[in-house]
Order: sequence, then C-alpha cells, then structure tokens
Amino acid sequence: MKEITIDKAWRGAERCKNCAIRHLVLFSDLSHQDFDRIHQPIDDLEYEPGTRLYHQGEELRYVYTVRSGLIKLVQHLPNGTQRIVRLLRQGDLAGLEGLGGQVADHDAVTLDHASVCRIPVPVIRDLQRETPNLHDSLMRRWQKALSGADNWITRLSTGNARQRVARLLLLLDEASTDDSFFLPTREDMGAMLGITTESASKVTADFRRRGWLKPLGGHRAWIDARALQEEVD
Amino acid sequence: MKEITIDKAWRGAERCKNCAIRHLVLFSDLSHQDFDRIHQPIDDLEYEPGTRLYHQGEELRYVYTVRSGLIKLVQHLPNGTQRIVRLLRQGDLAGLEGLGGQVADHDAVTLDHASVCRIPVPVIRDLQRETPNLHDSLMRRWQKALSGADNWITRLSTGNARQRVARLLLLLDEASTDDSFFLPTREDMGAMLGITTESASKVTADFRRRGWLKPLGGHRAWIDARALQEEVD
DNA sequence: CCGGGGAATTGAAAATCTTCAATGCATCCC
DNA sequence: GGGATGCATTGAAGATTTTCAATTCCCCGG
Repeated sequence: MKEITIDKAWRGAERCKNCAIRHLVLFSDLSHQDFDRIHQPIDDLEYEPGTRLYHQGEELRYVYTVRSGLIKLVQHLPNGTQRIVRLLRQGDLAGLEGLGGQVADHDAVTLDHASVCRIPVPVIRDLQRETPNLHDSLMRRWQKALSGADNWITRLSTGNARQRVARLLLLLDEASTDDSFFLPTREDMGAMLGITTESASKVTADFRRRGWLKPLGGHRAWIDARALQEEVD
Repeated sequence: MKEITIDKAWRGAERCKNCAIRHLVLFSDLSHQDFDRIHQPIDDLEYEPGTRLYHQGEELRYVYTVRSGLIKLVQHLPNGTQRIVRLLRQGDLAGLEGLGGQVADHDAVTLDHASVCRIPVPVIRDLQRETPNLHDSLMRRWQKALSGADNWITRLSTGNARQRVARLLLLLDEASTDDSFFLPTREDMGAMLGITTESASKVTADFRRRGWLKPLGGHRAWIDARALQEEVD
C-alpha cells in the first residue's frame, strides 16, 4: 500500500480548499473559514488494487472520500458467503456509518488503483456542530448511498443472469467518464449479482463473442451500450 | 382510506410530546420548546391494507413515521418489472428522500393495517435549521435505512429460494413484538426475494408441511425459528 | 349457509443456473 | 523467453427455478 501522507493538519485543509474535485466531495459547501476548524490531518492516500480500507465489524475512525477508482463494499454472512452490496466511485463516501459511532457494516476494498481522502471522524463531527453548511452535503451523501443500494437491488439482483450482467456492464460504463471502464473479475461480478463465478463468466464470454463487449487489456473494456440495453428490456 | 386528521398544528405537536412511541420516532431528541416551532399540522393517520402513501416519481410533501403495521417500498424498472426493496416497521421513516427535495424513489404501500404520522417536509426543515437536536436522530434514520437495504441484498437476495424464504420469515418474525407475525402474500414474497410467486408458494408450502410454519389466519403466522435458522446455515 | 373470486397450491416440462472438472489464456517475474 | 500462477472459459450433468395451466383453498358478502 502506497501512502502519501500530508503531515500538517493545516496543509490538509489547505489542500481541501483547492481540491480539483471539491464540487464533488463532502466539503463542497464549506466556507474558507470553515476549513480553519479542521484540527486533525486529512490525508490523501493512494491504494493499490485489492487494498482493504477497513473491515466489517471494525471501529471506524475515518470516513473516506473516493477521488478516483472503484471501491467495493463487501458484506459477510454468518454462513460464510459474501456479497458485494455496492460500488463506490468518485465523490462517494465510505464508512459513513462511522459518523454515528457504529462499527463498519462492510469490508471496503479497492477494485482498481484508487485515490482516497481519509477524513478523521472527529473532524466531521466538529464541523457538523459548528457550521450548518455540512448538513445538506451529508444528507445528500446518505441519500445517494441509499438510492445506490436500492438500485443494486432492483437492477443487479433482479432478472436472469444475462440481464444482471448486462445491467452491471451498463452501470460500470455510465460510471466512467472515459469511454472505457473497469471490468471486474468474474468472481467479483458474481458476488455483485448473486450468481456464480462461472455463470458470470459464461454470460460475459457470450457478450464478447457477440461483439457487445470488447476487453481492452488492463482490466478495462468497452461495451455496445445499445445492444446491452436491448438485452435488459 | 380512513384518515383521522388533527386540525390544529399545536394539537399535532402536543400529541407528539406525549406520543407513546416517541422514543422510537424522529422527534425523540426534541425539547419541549422545540415542539413550539412546529407550525404545520402533523397528522396521525390510519391506513387500510394496500393503501399507497405516495408513488415513485412523485414530489414528496411529507415524511411518514410508521407507528404500527408494515409498509413496503416498491421500485419499478423501465421494463415493467417491480421489486420490493425494503419493509418499514415501527419507528421507520418513509419518504426520507423528500428532505433533500428529491422525488420519491419508490411506491410506499401499506401491507397490513398501518398507523402512520405524516410530517410536512417544511416542519423538519425548519426544526433542522433552528435546533441541532434533530441531526443525530435523522442521521440514525439514514443509517438504519441504509443498513436495512444492505441486509436486503445480503440476506434476501442471496442464496437459493429456500434460504431466501427462510430468511424472510425469520426477519418478519424478529420484527414482530408478538410471537406471531404478518405473512405477506406469495406474490409480495416473490417481489421481495427476486423469485416467482410460484417458487415462493412452493417453498412456503413445504415449510408448512414440515411444521416449521403455521398460518394462524388473518395473514398472520408462527414459525419454528430454530428449524428455519438451520435451513439458512 | 352458500357461492364467487382472489389467492395459494400443485404438477409437468422447459429453461436457467450451479457444480465440478478440465483446459486455455494472459501476465508477471525472473 | 519461459514457466508459474491466477483467472477465465468451457462442457456436461445435475439441481433449481420458471413457466403455464389446472385445481384447490379460503374468506367475504349476501
């Protein structure tokens, strides 16, 4: 795990003021003086694929803003099976539940290379107490997380395997600014869709043979969105 | 639809102060003077089974607190299929997304007879601006809704039909204070679990034949939680 | 008490998905 | 370059689920 730490708290806040994607992140509504209330370092971290930011059941001392990359939230069942319940991308928050003092509901694991801001929970608590500007922003995050979860159920956990894979590919495609997107392993696709690795593989391979999905190397791919959309309807 | 409306705003607030389940609802942390800030009527409503509180895409003028009964949140896909993404019970909120000005993400429909408090969105907005007491309470609601959604994915949308039905019955049983619980129609069970009505029926009937599920009439039932729990593991 | 009607159940055949095992492919690391 | 390794792919058999079409059951109103 590479980790580029900003040592001084003020430098962290300074960086936040000038953050290139500040309009997307939690602090979008803060005034410049609000940033002066930040007394603990906000670190800007880079993670390799497969890094676990925290795991289910752990105390959450930080909340994480995704600057780039994809993060999976994995939930484990008592019987040992596991399920990916959401994907986080640019602007999304991981570890929101830490704000209420709860332990982590999931494992958070980077899928590809990811760039993440790590914000100490007390920083957000303090800001929240002293300025109202954060509330709307936070509520939008909760709202977004919840609608993400709902979509996961209706789009990715409903219908047959072909439809689910098609919807997942469309979702990954939309999420990308690029015209290519990150293609997860078949195992992860299975865990997202509630199907086996092999089923995910069979459908994916079929889409590829039909020319609707083109792997571009380096875990990236392109899709014929129109064709896949038809598959869904 | 029966509707018992409290005409005067202050009466609504007065009722809130003395609400028997106030510790469970949104206003648990408010001080007595906070209630004086309420300038629009909070109505206490009774709904028959199958009543729709609002539908997907509609502007949300109210947020609803469930006092008793069960409410399903139904999401429709463009292709016409629909999926139940959550069940709300005592203390849960429906229409949370209205606080951010969004349109409704779902249809909200009562499953059984339900008693609900209808709170105008501006009431919550005003309270939120003028007192910080509501914030924690609200955040806990978001958190709870989100963890409900996650559970829906991992427990009710994972595994084979038997496991899903078993988990649903266990969840309904836990949700009930009583030792009996509300047993949904097979169609609703299917929509919750992402399986067909017939599959839900076949599994349910099998559980009944094994003596693990006993219908008690009036859409209520009892389960052998231990036996069903084994089925899940 | 007696239909009527919606919901539930059931069966059989077809479709889909999983399982398990084998093989192929790409990439990473000397 | 060349294995080694981890994914991905594929096939065949078995299990599960869906589909579609009957019944059957149960509750409600007359």
